[in-house]
Amino acid sequence: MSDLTLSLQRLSALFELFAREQRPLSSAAICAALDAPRSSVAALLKALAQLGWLAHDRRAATYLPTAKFATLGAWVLEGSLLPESLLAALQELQVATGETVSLCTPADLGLEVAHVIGPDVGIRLMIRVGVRLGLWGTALGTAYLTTLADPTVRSMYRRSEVGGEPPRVSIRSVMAAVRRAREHDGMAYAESAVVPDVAAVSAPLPEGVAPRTLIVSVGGPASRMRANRSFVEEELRAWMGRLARSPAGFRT
Amino acid sequence: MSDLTLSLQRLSALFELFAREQRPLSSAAICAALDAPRSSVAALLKALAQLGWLAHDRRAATYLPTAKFATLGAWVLEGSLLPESLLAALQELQVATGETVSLCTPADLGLEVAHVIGPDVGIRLMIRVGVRLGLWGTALGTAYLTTLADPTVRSMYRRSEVGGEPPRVSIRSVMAAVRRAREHDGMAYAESAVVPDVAAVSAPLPEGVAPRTLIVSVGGPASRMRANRSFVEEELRAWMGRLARSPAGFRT
DNA sequence: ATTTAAAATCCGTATATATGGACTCAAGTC
DNA sequence: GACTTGAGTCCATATATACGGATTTTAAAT
Repeated sequence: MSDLTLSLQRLSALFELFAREQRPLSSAAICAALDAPRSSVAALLKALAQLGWLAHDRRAATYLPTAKFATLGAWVLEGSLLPESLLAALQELQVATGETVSLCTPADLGLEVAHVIGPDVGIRLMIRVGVRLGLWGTALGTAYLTTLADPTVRSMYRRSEVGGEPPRVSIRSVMAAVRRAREHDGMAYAESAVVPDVAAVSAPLPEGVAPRTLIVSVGGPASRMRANRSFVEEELRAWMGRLARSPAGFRT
Repeated sequence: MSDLTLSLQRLSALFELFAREQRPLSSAAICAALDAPRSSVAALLKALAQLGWLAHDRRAATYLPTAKFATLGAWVLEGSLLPESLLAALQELQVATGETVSLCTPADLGLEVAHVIGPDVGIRLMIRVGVRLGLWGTALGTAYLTTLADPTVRSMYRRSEVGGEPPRVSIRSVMAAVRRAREHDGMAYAESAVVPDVAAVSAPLPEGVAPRTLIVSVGGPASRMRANRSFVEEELRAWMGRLARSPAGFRT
């Protein structure tokens, strides 16, 4: 939890600063925000400008991330990793359930939101692409864990205890939830695990649908989800059945 | 042209590798592609994973840029820097001219494409957001240079000669084109300067429309543009007039 | 459970980077 | 025209990183 190279930390802080400000920033403003010496920041900015990650406006003496930098990562969001057919299918699932449907992918000791589709109007769960969610006690997490071997799960739990945020639930209850989910096609249900008053049903996608492990999740207000739980679960189960049977597109 | 920090070069190479491959890559594959030692790459990957820029799939032992990384730069493309009103206006211009309309912003000794709108069908100029275009001899470049003082232009020309790609046109002809453009509201015309058989009319946007200098450009096949040149120029002139008069949105 | 590749980690050393301070340069003020 | 302010550069040196090789861990195959 510590040997982040110094320069990388600063680099990350720099781009997060820009993401917050969303406007051109002067060298001085950046120094102040990062609490770093002038000369070091100047060298970093110069190097980034040469790389083409930052544009330098000499007149205004400001810097701004370039479109080149933006496009460097943009493909991750474009669904080049998520086949069209899958996105269309997700849309169906959203309409069928009326709740927010999201797709997550493993990211270290957590899951990262890769795609979200929700109703345009009314009360719904909002969630941003890129957000990290916990593995332990969440519907998403449990669904993901069903795809792993028990010893692997235990070892990940141990790494969580040491590495980052300590799990809020015991390994016993995690394993119990995983076993329960395994008996229901990997489907897991949880309330208020990620956000208070939100409940979700999640399940891992059949392998081969996409080049990485994906967890689909249907989430909404806890009261509504509780009332509709069996309906949502049936819709999700049926949807996954269709997905597994379809000749479905995969990519590389 | 040289003191790019070593690690930054490697970082850039890494993300460009991912942008090319657009799929999860193993540590070994990355080592091979970057031609770098295992332990160094391992350290870099580990640090990036801790930062949350790369997701590490322990089972497959692969890495993939995260949505977090993607969103870090995505706002640049979202038009948070380009007011809605301007995007709508660009759309109008596209429809009026029937050609591809693009917006560029200065980036070091060049111009970077920030936004593109073009016809959906038929023969048209294609251009990708993020691409860098030259300043010297292009319609875009000439239009931008009209916004600068002559000595500034000369000094930039000298820096170009030394720094990067040597200009393909003389400073004399550049200055002549700039002077000509200044007499036409900054509008410049050029053929085959960026891409063979492509012609474009460009002009700088009135200040205050956006938080940075922007150059608008109407481009298409040289033959068609040549035939329609005065029509396109009139449309562009009228459009800019409307833009300058409109209460138009600016942001910070 | 045992085996076996591959990946990740560890370590001492060579090398590159970060830092603070002094200097140059340009733009704007009085 | 002298003065002020902020940005960018240059330099010597303390510090952090990159490297290659050996070791340990991991996960999958037997």
